[in-house]
Amino acid sequence: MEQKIILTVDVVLFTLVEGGLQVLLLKRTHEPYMDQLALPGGYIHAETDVDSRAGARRVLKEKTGLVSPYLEQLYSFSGGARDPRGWSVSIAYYALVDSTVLIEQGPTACTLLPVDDLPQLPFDHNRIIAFAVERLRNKSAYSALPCYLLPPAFTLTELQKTYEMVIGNKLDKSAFRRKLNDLDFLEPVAEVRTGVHRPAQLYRIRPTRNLVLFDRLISK
Amino acid sequence: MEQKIILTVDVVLFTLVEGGLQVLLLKRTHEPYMDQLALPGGYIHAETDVDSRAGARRVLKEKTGLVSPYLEQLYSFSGGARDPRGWSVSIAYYALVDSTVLIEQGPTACTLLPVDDLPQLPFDHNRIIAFAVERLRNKSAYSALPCYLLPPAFTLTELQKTYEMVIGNKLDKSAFRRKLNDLDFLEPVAEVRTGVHRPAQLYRIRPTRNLVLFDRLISK
DNA sequence: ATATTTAGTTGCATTTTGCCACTAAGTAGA
DNA sequence: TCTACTTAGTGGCAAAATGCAACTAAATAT
Repeated sequence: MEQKIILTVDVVLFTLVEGGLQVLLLKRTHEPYMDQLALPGGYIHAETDVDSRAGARRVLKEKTGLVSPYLEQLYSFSGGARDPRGWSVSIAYYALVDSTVLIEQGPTACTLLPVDDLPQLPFDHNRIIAFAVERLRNKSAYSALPCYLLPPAFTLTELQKTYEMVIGNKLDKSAFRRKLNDLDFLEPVAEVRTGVHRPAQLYRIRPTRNLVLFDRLISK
Repeated sequence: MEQKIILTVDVVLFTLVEGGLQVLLLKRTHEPYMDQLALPGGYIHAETDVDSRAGARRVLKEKTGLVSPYLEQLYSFSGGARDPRGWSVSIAYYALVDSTVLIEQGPTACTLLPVDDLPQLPFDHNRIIAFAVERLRNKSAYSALPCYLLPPAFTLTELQKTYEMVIGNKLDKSAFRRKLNDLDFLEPVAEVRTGVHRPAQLYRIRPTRNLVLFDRLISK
């Protein structure tokens, strides 16, 4: 007893600009909801996608040209009400990307909108985005996740500002640096960022497969 | 362009006995892998299940007779290699239940096996269980999750032992109680547990919708 | 009464954190 | 080149949180 169930993947791609956290939306090229802004998504290709993660990566690449340094399965949204075509499942992923890469290598016709001020979107995409924002905010408070919103090398002040924008409160510079030092997941690179004032040491994430997790939330 | 993709839900039901964390397995009643031990699972019923969570709840109820106080979506496992019938998706859930309820109300023909010593199981069920164990262990270290492995009212010593068995290290009694006191998510009930020695106050989780999360891991 | 066992609390040294002031290294302008 | 300014980065210390151990409390059994 099997049923005709629609299976798609959707990707919530985040980036950070001066105004705050943004999500990438594209004009839909097919029915339903043709021409409306929505999350990049598409059908699973059973012949070519080894699993849903590969499908999400492919969809992101095909629709935006981007390869994200961080792609994680978010949740599977399902039910008979979320898609007019019938009972459906969307395996949703979220991805983080540096805004300069997005602007340089991203699609020409994409829209970046602030996550806290979105229009009404098709399907349950508002719910998916809200879910992804919550996950990103929660996980950022106890992990190295915000690093992936920055270019490969960044200064500690840039990283602190990124944490502050994502988790939504100010952090103390000295406590922040002490924590980074204890956690020891960053290493200096042989460059500094020069500006009009004192140059700042650049750092990168130590090459490691997994996301670094903390043993407590960063709060102040 | 749609494909014939198999969609199922599987449920990893945990309980805690003296020997440690156990997972419930059932003899499969259908092909493939008929008569082999596997996770309780089944097809989504698009006509009756409002979403995959309802499907998981229904499958658990139908196959084991149990209603869990805690049911959470774990992950969606997918690909062409995990099921001999073809490209498939399993939306996996995990659930926690008190062992006395399981023994009294659970199915007559079920098997409880320790999570650290499982035989080879069909599909990718070993992987699903490993994933669920990891989630449970990680999340237990910063949440009230282990409470759901106990009956509705329990003593603080019982709760401490539960945390210790799940996260795998000894905790200090006074630090543990201080933390519970600060977090304030338990309330005493009007009963004590009497044994051969000093009676112990019974507590329950304060009625709240959501799982209580801590701001740091409990470690010692 | 006393020994024993488990429940539950209290005190204190140690560690971690939040806060603030300080030094360092650059630019710009007088 | 001296001074003011800005951002980078560090150091010191009071306050808070934690780990550890000893203590009291309430039951049973002999």
